Amino acid sequence: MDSAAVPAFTLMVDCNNFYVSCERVFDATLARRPVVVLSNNDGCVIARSNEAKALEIEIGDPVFKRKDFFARHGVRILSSNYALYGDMSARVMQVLARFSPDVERYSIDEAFLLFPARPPDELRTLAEDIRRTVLRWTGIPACVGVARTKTLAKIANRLAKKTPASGGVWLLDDPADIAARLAQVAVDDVWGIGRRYAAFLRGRGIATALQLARQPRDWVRRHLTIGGLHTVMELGGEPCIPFEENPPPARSLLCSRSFGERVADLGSLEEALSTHVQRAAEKLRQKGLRAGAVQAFLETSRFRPEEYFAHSGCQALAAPTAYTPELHAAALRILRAIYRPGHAYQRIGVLLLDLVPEGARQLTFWDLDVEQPRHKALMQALDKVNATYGRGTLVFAAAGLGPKAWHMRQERRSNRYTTRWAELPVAH
DNA sequence: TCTGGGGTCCTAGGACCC
DNA sequence: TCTGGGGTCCTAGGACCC
Repeated sequence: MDSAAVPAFTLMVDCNNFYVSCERVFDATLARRPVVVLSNNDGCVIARSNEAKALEIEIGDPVFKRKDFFARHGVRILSSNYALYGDMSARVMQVLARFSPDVERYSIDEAFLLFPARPPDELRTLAEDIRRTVLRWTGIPACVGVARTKTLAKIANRLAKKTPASGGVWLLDDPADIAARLAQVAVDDVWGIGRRYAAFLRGRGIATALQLARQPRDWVRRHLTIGGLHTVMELGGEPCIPFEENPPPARSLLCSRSFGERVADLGSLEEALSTHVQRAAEKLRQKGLRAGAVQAFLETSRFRPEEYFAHSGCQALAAPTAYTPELHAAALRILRAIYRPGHAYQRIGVLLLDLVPEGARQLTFWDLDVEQPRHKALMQALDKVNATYGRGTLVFAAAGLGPKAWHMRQERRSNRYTTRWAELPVAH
């Protein structure tokens, strides 16, 4: 990107308390009270309403430690409902696409929009318009940060969120003003600076975004690698993190879950892994990809470091495939090789690697492993049934039938309001 | 008793080759 | 007395993001 020749502004749109906001759109009783959304397995808090934040409930707080506290303060507790959040996300993105042809969907609740340079007043008006329209059309509140680089736009967004008087919009443009603001932003809150780097920087007396922006570049490059250098340059107003309108195809795909209860026996592990492989294969086909390699892994709880045990194995496939039985066979072979009895496992999963687009398949020398039309037809039929009647209508018997101890807990999930058709219970 | 899941990128170091 | 140097590929691990 040649930023000198084409001055441009990045608008960073970030939905407020996204998961909670989605739930509130469909349940008015959640308004104006503390609400938290839990992780898979109902394990810990992953989203909070402002009222919950005011109670100093933190992301990652384990539910079992705060149960009494939640009850005392009338906190509404919800299991996560990704079908709903994914659908609401798509609606928000559709609204954004009306404002600019250049939209980068950065995460489920965030997007960058690119605009040619224009006067500050106009930018502010535009940002306010976007915010208002998203709220009106989807019911989701959002904040908009505007600046010349993604990293500064992220900071502007944060300022908008933290400053009620901002009206949800913040523009960072004037250099002196930027410096003054960066001096008030903790280095931990800079996009690209995580826990480890923040601790490292603080140990060297670098505590604010402004101090970081003023470090010598070779020093930053040496200690924070190339990514850290880009962050520092962007804090200085030089765009160097590219705008990615069309994200490159996925390189890997992972499906894993923690168990509802600890699992020790190979049979249950096989069932769980089998379930994950089926989901992974389905996602793979949805994206029009094939996997060239399979990795399986299992681990005990990280919260018991003394007993922690983790193991994984990888296997290359003869040819890239999206055929569930083949992926399944590979994953189970790996599991049997890495399984060790005598551990209380907490989590298992499968990672599909070396993904290639469906069309880009190479013939193998023997021409034996080339996908057979029958396989493809079978997978299409399988996906169609599951899409129509709900995931899990057709499953491979290896995944086990009926409720299992290892299934994750999800006791407080809201209805899948927007995608309910696919989730209706099926009479078997 | 009870603590998420799904990604990307970068680097160092070893293997291997010429 | 004396043991090159450089390139590439792969992997594991560590950092980051949401």
